[in-house]
Amino acid sequence: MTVSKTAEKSSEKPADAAKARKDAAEPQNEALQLGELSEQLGYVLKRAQLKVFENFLRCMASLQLTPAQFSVLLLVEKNPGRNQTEIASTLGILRPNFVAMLDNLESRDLCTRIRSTNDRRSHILVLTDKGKAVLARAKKLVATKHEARLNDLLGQSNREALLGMLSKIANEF
Amino acid sequence: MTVSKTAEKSSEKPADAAKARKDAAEPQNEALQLGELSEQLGYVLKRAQLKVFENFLRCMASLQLTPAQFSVLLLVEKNPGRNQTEIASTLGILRPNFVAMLDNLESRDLCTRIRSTNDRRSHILVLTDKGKAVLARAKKLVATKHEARLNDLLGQSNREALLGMLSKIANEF
DNA sequence: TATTGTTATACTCTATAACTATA
DNA sequence: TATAGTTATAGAGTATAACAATA
Repeated sequence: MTVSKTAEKSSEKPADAAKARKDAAEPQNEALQLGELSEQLGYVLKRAQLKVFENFLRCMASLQLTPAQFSVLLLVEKNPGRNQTEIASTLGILRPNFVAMLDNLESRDLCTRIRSTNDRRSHILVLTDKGKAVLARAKKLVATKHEARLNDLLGQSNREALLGMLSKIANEF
Repeated sequence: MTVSKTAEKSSEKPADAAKARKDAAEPQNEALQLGELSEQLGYVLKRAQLKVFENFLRCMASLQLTPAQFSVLLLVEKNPGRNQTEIASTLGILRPNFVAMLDNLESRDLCTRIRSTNDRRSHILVLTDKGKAVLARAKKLVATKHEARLNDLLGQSNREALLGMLSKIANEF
């Protein structure tokens, strides 16, 4: 994404003579027509998702948590004692890709792998005390900065309707 | 994403004695609790977006067009005579990454780069006749297979409401 | 000097095969 | 043999710096 750069140079001085001449010669200039693109659900969905993740990262900057890491912590807290395969597959993360993610969370002392006594192949996941504390702070940041902003933008009932429709797409499409 | 694999083995035979014993010893099994995750807009948004793109690709399999390629063709058709920088930045594609994309579309004879006579640095983009024909077929497939499915799932008015809210997020968040 | 298209490059995500240790 | 965690690896997608041609 071209996040910045589109800084809207509204300084309306004609820049230089060459540009002015060109503008006169070619009246078709400035903003492009999105046309049917703005009606394509996939397109709008992707742009909205990028914006939401961007804002999430900004809100979480002090805790250095990505959306994916936050989702892992949430799921482990809610389901303590599950193994890597269960947590990963629930989140749509492939097991091989989950290894480095857990290495990261474990190195920051947010989460621990414990060898299961029942089945010594599997690693049970639990949050550390620090992990629980960080997650609690993360939840507060998300609620007060991130989700609150969405409520301001859409309104409470619209936000819930949006969530319902997206869930329906995620689960039934 | 673990697209397949979660094939829901509902064959309720106890498999083997070892597993039965384990199940008895550990009653906490089966599906995980998503908990607050299902209320996180970012999480649901991402899952929905992946589903929609997946379906788009299936619907477009016969034309071999990705969502990104489709968006380029749509935008070039609607804005003929614009250069690479303008098309790319409107779509949030960085100029360097747009080069290979255009190489692909041009090699399939869907789109052409034309050196501008005004400014010989820039390449004007236009659809070829084949490009226009393919795009027309693509639009039909999207309308009849892809967007129609969404209408079935959500209903016409909900689908429009969804689009409106996502646009608002994409543009104002 | 600034801009367009381009190359090279790197970093993240995602995906598959294969290894090890356990079962 | 099958499964859990892991390694290695490859492919997309995305990001930045720098170059040649042109303005």
